[in-house]
Amino acid sequence: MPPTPARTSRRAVYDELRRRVLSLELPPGAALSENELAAALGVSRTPVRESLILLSQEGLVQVFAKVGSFVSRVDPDRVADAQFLREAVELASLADVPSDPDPAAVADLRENLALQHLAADDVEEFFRLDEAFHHGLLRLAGHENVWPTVVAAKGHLDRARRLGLGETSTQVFITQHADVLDALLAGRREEARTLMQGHLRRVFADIQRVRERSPDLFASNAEAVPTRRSVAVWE
Amino acid sequence: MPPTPARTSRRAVYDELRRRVLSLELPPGAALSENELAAALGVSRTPVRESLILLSQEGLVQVFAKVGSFVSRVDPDRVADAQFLREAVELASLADVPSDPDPAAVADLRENLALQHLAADDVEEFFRLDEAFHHGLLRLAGHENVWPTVVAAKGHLDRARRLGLGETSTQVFITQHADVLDALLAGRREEARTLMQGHLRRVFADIQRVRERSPDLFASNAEAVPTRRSVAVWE
DNA sequence: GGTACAGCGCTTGTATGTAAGCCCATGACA
DNA sequence: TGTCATGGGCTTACATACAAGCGCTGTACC
Repeated sequence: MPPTPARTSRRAVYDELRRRVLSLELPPGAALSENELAAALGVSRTPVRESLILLSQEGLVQVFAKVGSFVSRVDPDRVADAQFLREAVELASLADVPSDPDPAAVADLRENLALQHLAADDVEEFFRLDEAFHHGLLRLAGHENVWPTVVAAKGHLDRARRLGLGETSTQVFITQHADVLDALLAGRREEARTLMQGHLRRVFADIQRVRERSPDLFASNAEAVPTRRSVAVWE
Repeated sequence: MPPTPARTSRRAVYDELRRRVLSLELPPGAALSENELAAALGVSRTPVRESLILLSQEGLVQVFAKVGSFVSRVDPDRVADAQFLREAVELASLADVPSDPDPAAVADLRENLALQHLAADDVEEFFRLDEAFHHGLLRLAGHENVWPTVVAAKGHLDRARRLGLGETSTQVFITQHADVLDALLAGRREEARTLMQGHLRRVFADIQRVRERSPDLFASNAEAVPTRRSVAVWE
């Protein structure tokens, strides 16, 4: 008997819109319209509008009164901020992992690693597993509930990562994941910390290269000029 | 010419509600009603409802479909999560402070410290200065934009702090602030880190004592039982 | 051809109406 | 006295109507 898990219409719209933005299915700069989205999703403007407001608070969309709503361009500053935040949190969490971590949580991580090998070529699935792996590491230290905050802050980082998917083979990341886990479970705290920092920064470095190739998707500075009808996506 | 600074009605309602929740003017457990709030604030239900949705995403209020909306009780787990998050971020930021920090930012911090002495007895003002001080420290490392994320996550922590205002003299905190800044500007990084950690944990320790005195304001576990009409506040 | 201006279409913001459901009080009944 | 059914009043979720304003586009004029 959960309190309010009600599968409300707003929740469905929010989840779907967020997924499409993060997957770049709705590309940075794309114009959104409450009316169009409502019609396409078969709901009224209300749940669509409320979802857009939530996404705008996360920084994933920008709403301009009486002008329009747009998917945010990837902001390099926000990417860097998210990188700093996640690195601070994940490294600090490693220090709080007990010497005898929860066996179930460890088993989940090992299984996740195995699945990563299988999904090495499926980018979408690999990203999902990658997220779960990092979340699982926080769980080892009992900090799993901090993950949602990190997730909410790193939307720009995630989009940049997807853009840079071809830069580094997923095999490299999988090996780094395994190395971090091994060092951690062997009690080599300092090594685990160093490995994790290297892993996170490698991801970050890829983004710089991507930016040179696809400058249109990035917002160079605070010039938030809305471009009407740049792209018509969705269905 | 800012893009969308439009002083919209929703923004005003959101700011006001958030302020009242964090200041405990709207105490944990208080019942909120879209209709009542709308009438009291002289607006329609729409901006009120949208504000409540935003606050619920921050965890400051809980909305139960077709039952009611309530100010969240202070959740000790969330307080601990926020403590971990802010400690991770603020300590990591200290490591990124350059050897020659921006003089203007340093001057702001020194002035802030002076004001803290003057406002030692004005709890509300001291809290404001305390927030600005910690925000300013992040600015020294160029991580000032991470502060909003920390702020959004530490609502429960802030309410708990206000409850524990009498536990420790503000003088103690002011001295700790000054010590951290002195060590940092003198280049004693490790000492600054240790002092900051001690400062943040002292604040946290106070909360435990408060909880024993005012258990009603805390949610012991996940029992999210809505209590109708517990308090009628707001003029 | 070039330029200024007016109007129209689209946008979001706000207000209001409708629907569905939970909680509690009231009253019948054993 | 205790217990169970039922209805009314309240809630939020969603749908719709109205208001206000930006920006493009066509047109008149030079």
